[in-house]
Amino acid sequence: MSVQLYNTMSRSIETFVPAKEDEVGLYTCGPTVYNYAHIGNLRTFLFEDTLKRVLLQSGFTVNHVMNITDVGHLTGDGDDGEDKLQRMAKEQQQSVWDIADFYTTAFFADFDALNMIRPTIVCKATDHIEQMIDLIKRLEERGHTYTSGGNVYFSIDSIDDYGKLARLDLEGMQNASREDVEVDDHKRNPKDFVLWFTRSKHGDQEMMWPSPWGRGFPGWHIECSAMSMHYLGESFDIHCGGIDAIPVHHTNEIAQSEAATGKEWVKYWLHGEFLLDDTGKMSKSKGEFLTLALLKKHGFEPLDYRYLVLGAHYRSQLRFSFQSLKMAQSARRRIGEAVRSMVNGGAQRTTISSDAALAYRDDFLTHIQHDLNTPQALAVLWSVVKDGTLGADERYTLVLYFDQALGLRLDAIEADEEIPADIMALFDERNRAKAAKDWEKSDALRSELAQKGYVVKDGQSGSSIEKKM
RNA sequence: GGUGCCAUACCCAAGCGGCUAGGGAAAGGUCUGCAAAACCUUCAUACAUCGGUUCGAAUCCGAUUGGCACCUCCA
Repeated sequence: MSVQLYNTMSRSIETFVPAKEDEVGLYTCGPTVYNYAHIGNLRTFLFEDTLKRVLLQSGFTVNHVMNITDVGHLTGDGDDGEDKLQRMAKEQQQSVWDIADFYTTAFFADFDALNMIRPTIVCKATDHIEQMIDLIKRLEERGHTYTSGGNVYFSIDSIDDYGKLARLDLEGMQNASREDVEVDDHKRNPKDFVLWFTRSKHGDQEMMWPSPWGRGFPGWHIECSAMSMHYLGESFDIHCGGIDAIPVHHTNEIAQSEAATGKEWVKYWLHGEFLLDDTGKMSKSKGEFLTLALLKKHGFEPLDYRYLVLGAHYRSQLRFSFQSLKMAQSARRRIGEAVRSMVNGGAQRTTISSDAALAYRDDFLTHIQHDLNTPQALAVLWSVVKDGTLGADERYTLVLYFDQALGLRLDAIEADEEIPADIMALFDERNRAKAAKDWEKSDALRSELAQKGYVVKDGQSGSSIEKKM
């Protein structure tokens, strides 16, 4: 079986074939660490994690590189805007380096809580200024740059396929269509972009480095090109990001990368759709935004959010609401309960051999490998969980196998612990009251046990007690 | 102005030319002193509207309506 992926470049689903036989070079656009990640950001990382898990499950080795953008770039003010990190640093009265460190740590806390597999290499922009400068030099040597008003620009007219990823209609586009964008008069073509800044209208930045063009800082797009090529080579397999990156960020990355090397840079481009809130797109700039911490405050676990995200295809917009998160939570709990009862029953990992089990496995793989159809994959998981005709060991084994791709930590579910003696004493007392038909006392003891976190279940063959999940 | 995406039951959401999505909620039932849990049953001859193509369309084409995103902050 093979992995099929939707490639934004071709706008179609293609069979994935890596350049090297078994090893995949994967670059995912990382966070800009000037604030907490909101759950919309996290959705994209979850999609990328699912991609990686499916590649691993399909037998590939994945060399995964993710950047940390710790140079702040622009606030939305054109190419001459204030640095986001800088602004936050000012607000918090800390250095930009402290801000970057703090939010990097916070980011990985969320990353781990959502059970995402850490990248092979995490690289900070500020550690790779040299590689960026080298790349700009190469572009300069090949005649793709010009200097104007103190900044080094990439000239999009120096290449003939600018905008191929986004299929931009350069003639029909409005420049500076948003009101908050200022036109930069130093540009020869309005779509040109800055490779290196030496001048900002906000004055000197805390983060500045010497360069052949003067002391300054890199443009927004150069870091991903420089670092991905540094770690994965001048051509590699997959580059991912949010859908918003297509028209500008990835378009410019492709322009400068391919202009520098003369080669095709990336073979497969994958983009995750946005998570929306009631008002439309989530934004950090609006001030208040949804974070994982906020979901926890509402009584949800990070994996509830993971389940919610898996319930929709990564290329569909998903409108977030606490109601749908609640639905995800209920569903995930029931899966957890089912797995726990398998474990309590002594289910063991085994080798899948029955026809029915093999059919389920194939079904799952077919869906998950077909452009990461996680909703359909979940449906297969449910079928297995509910299929009483399958042996317990095979059922359990399948569930764990599916979870390699889904990442719901079903493998961490353990058998119930032994009930402590004092709880057992109360339980026995309650059983005696029940036997004596002293309903009042019996019910009181049941609620007392419930308060202590234990559920009493009255069955046909007597009562049982277990710890509440 | 340009580019792209989407409209499926009470809610979330797959499917992308013929054959069952799935989950949540709800209702009824089994069990029970009562609960809880679990299990069983019910829950669209549906797929925004109108045309067209086809033996056959939610799935393809066209038009219409409504919604969303992007066009130098953004995942």
